[in-house]
Amino acid sequence: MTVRQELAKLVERALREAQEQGALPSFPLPSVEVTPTKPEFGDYSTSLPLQLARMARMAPMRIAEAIREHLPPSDMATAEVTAPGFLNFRLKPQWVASQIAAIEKAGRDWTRSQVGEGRRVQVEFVSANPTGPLHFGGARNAVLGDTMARVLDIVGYQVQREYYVNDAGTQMRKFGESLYARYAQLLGRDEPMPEDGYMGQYMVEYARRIVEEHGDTFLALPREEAVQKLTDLGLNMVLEELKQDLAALGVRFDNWFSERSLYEDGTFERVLALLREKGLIYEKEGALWFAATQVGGPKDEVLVRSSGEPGYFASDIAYHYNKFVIRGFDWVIDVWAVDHQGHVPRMKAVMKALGVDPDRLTILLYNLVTLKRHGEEVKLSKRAGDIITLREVLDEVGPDPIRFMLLTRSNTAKIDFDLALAVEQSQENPVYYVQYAHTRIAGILRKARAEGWTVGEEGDLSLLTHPSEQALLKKVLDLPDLLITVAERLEPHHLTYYAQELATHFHAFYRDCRVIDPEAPELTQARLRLVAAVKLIFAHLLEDILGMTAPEVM
RNA sequence: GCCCCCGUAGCUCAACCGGACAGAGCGGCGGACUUCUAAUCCGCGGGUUGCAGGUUCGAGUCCUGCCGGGGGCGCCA
Repeated sequence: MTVRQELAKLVERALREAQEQGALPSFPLPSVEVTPTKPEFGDYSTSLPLQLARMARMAPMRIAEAIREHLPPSDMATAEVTAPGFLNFRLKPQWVASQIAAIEKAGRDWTRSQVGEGRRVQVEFVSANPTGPLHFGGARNAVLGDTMARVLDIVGYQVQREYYVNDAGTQMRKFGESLYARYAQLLGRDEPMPEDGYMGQYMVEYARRIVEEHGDTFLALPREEAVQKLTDLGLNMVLEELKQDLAALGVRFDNWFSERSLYEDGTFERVLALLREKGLIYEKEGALWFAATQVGGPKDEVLVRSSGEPGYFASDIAYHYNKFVIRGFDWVIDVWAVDHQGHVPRMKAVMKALGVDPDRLTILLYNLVTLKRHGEEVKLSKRAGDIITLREVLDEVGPDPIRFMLLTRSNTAKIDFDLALAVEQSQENPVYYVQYAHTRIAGILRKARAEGWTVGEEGDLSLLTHPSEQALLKKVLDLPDLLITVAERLEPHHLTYYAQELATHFHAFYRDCRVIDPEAPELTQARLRLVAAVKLIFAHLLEDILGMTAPEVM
């Protein structure tokens, strides 16, 4: 159980006890929120007495006192009451130090909690059209979704990461036509690119590879058939690239879900029939419409165009039917860029139409990224159809700064990503600041082992009473709770702020407390346990949570 | 026109979903390395939280209205 959970439980018990003994009037027990506070007030605090004043019809200070007096004895924390009615907790130094043993025992599982209760959640993210390399803008989506999946797993959800492959529809058709044109052109035939085709140089590269592997065999086929074959070949190449690029960013998926499969396995028809049964489908001007307004949507939507082609929205309905009804996820998180916000109310309407509680679907919206270099915006050359790809930025700055920088802003904030700054090894770049803390610990442990110290169980943790030692440990102790907050609010940016704060506390400890001191062997042993535990936390935070590297040497 | 997001220190942003005196980093100035790595640390300044009301014990946070910026309102995705 986390620190905040433990303290909240103590307060709840005290409330119940105080009520039973008549020190407080009876009222329904509220949910207790305990949050970190400033050092001058202690370590954790709750304003519950202030909130209860009205309902209990008592002065907040008296309520606070009543709670404090009925707190069960605890070796974890002491409590005190301050005006105008806060209940503050101060962790006991011995308890704080003793938690090192818990970290040693649990290892990287130490941060795990059970708030997810094993519920099955799907995080669907990136899902960019598989028509070419991933644009750098997609990196934010990838990092957000991936980090949230990591956090949700840690707090006790059963997580599935999914990429929705838009391998049906008009964009795919254009992709195939474009590829066919490039392929034919390479073989000397004067084939025009389709209107609004994919003009990027990479299309020529795909075509070249197909020529290398298959020669001109597709030119002999009927055009339609050739386009279909090239579409499939091209799609596979794109997916292969996407997987590699995302893997280089530290992002992996459990499932790549094919849009086309929704049509091939009859899901689409089934959902259409279902909506028809409910009277939510009608025909107008040759198109098939979804009566979204009948289920709370802002306006009706076209499902099947008058051309007979289903739109993306039709697929999305079938897709979400598959997620909730067929696969039965308890909770689904779709990660979308903010320019898709207009789609949110539509999807909520879809949920109602399908008879699924709309709260089971969360749309995580995030703001856009603009790429800069030395403060100047990097212009994309639209004419050539070339874009700044994730791969290019990966090659230039590496995955660590990308991941960290894209998590330093709240989801609603825009991000200026400066290529020059990302690799700059300066104070302005927090990536190295955090990694350096890990490296410093590695250095200490290297030196200690070289000098014959053992890093293990024999250190006496009760010696760790220095304010800098305590402050560092207390910061560590907040991580499990922070992960819960991040999961509840889907706000992973708190993690990078935390990482910086943890590094700051370590650097302060480093300044104040020398670890290896032959004059004080017992203290040295204790501090070696401390820094080894903190190193584990840094590695866990950097590698398992933020998906970065934790270097031994810098 | 309607809907959504944002407006906080010179700059970039936080503020744990209504709590205590609004915090970091960067930039500016001045200091600290014969030490377990100075990619670090210490000190100094800096604010009418866009404006005006409202809700209450208490508002950067919630409500209303304005101002300013971005996004969305398609048989595109």
